[in-house]
Amino acid sequence: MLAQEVTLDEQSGLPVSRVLPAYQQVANQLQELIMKGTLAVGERLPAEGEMALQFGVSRSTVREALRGLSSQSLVLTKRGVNGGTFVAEPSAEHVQTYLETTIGLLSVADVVSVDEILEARELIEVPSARLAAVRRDEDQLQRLKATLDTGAEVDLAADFEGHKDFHVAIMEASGNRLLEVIARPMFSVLRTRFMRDRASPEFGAAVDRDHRDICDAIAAGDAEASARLMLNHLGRLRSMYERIDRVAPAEIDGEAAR
Amino acid sequence: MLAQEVTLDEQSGLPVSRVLPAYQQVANQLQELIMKGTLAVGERLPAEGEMALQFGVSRSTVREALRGLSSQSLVLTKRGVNGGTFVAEPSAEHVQTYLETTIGLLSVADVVSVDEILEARELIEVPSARLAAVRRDEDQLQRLKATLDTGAEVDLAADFEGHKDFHVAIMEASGNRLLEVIARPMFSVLRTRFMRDRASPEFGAAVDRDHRDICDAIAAGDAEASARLMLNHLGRLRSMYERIDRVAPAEIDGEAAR
DNA sequence: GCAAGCGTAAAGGTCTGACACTTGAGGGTC
DNA sequence: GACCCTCAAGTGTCAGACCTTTACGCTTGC
Repeated sequence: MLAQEVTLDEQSGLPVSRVLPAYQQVANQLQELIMKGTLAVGERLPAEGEMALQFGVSRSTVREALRGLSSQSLVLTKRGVNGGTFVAEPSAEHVQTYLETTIGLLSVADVVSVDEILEARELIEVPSARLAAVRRDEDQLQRLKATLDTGAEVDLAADFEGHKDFHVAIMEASGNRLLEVIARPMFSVLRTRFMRDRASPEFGAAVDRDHRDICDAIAAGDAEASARLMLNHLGRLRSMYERIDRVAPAEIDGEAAR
Repeated sequence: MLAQEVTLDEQSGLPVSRVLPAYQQVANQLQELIMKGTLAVGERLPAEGEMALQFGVSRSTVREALRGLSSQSLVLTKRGVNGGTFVAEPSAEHVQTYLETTIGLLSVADVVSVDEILEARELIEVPSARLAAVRRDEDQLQRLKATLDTGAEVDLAADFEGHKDFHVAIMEASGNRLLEVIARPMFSVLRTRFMRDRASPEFGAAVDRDHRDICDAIAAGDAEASARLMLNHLGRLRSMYERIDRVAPAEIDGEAAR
């Protein structure tokens, strides 16, 4: 009976198959319940067998629906006694993980160019530095300083990691978690895409100097200087990424970004 | 045999169950193949039964894995002859849809406050307006103007939709698709959260005036004026959202955002 | 009385094998 | 040559069984 329900695709008049699979319908219904708040965060859904009865489908169908929801981090499942399926608590990490893989794919597929990522990063990080200068508390400042302490080591990969930490620390200090959620995956994508890290030693030194300057400005609470220095810093990074991208156009290269 | 593979959780020493379910392992392996590009976009995976053999698990297990991947828009399945599972082409829409639901959840769960969304919006939209003024082509300008043509009508919901279109058109004209992907879901969340739309008629008129002014500045190619006007405009919106939020604290209210 | 150990049952995880439904392709008919 | 029909590959769905995990509670022993 459930299989008869149809949901026509209203956007396109194209003959897209009109019958949604049962597992999809179940997933949709559950998702709606969760989004509407009918099912509260942390609440336990009925057991799989029970839901199968309620929806009038088999347990396998329910399970397929749940797999979809859980891979979107809408629910999580636990085994054992008192196990079951629970409405997951929304968390920034989930979103970040997802964005990381997705922006990565978009970038590899050339749906967005490296240039666009860098530009977006500038847009977000410059004002973040400004905010951080004003809002950072002592704790955050300490954590920011800690990311600079990697003075003499020259391990390329670890170096990149350290740089990422610096930028993440600033986003944290900006006091806007949404910005962090958005910007963080962008670092990761850039890192993955430029893992080779052909940067010269002098370049690394320049980056370190930039970081120190920015940190000082933030410590001093100088919003404008922080923003200005961050802008310069990102400009430097940008030219490096562009050079690398030109030298080693990796997989894709066909049509250059508009 | 597959069930014996273990993946210990390296981040936390906490006793998180160390055996990943088979469907999870299968999903992980497939995901990796896709991300690495071993499986090209559009390529067809083996039939479910075949994969079951290859992985040494049952077909149901493979299906559960596929459901997870498909709900992340990594693959899509078609039925019938020549049906099967295909590596999905990454698309901005998928990301937007996902972000919309997730940011919505984060907002409802108070992981990010409305204030943070508004602030992030400011950060992204103000520079976007600046970019749009410089980069927009004639086509984009026409589409932007078209969103203004809704002069006399006063349908509240449709009104909001029109406002959204205006802002989306600007993001498009900014020439940075990543910004669009990020900002668009934020509108949607705000819209959903303030569906009631208690805005007074005068307020709507002021918004319309703002939009026209911004549009003019973009048409004139005046980057700084565009940015300035957008900043003012968002400030106006912000104060409205804040007023609404204060008057009708809806579901949540407990601990105010830090 | 309390701590350690064991059993148990609820719930998810996995398997098997069967059948239904969808849909393009190829062949047959007019 | 256009239309229809059949077929087969592959996904969708089901039923029912058994395995595995794990917290709770009972028993046992000190």
